[in-house]
Amino acid sequence: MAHWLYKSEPDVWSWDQQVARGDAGEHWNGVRNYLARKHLQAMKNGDLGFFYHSNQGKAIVGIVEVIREYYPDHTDESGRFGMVDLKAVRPLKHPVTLDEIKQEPRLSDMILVNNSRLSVQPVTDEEWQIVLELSER
DNA sequence: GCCAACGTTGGC
DNA sequence: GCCAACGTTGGC
Repeated sequence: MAHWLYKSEPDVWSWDQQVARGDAGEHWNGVRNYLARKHLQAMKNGDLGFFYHSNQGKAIVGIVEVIREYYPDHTDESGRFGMVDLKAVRPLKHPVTLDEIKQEPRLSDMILVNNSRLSVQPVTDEEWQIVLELSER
């Protein structure tokens, strides 16, 4: 199973709002970047991902699951971009902050550290496990 | 609020 | 098809 990381400004869409949708989930729209689109297209139902708060918080706060695979984003007038549906699975016991990730040498290759502007990112199995470890401290 | 980094657009 | 200009993102 592949792992992902989704960035959201909590002002626009927060973890609490995602949780409030329950098992019905919510579509992850608004992606207008081809690399991010490529990742969305690669997602499979059941794939898990981290939910990251950018700007405010700057931390991974929860885990989400893909519940609907790539389909057109009707808010995109150009018709070029699509989206997936995500539901909240569980919050992390402790949020893992960007600072903590930067201080962990084993996470120095995370895209979050090296290309902070990409809004949908793949996460390796190893990175996934390390972040989970950090969240259990 | 600033600004560096980066992706996209559009003129040539 | 190149590349300058521009807009956006997101950390600080």
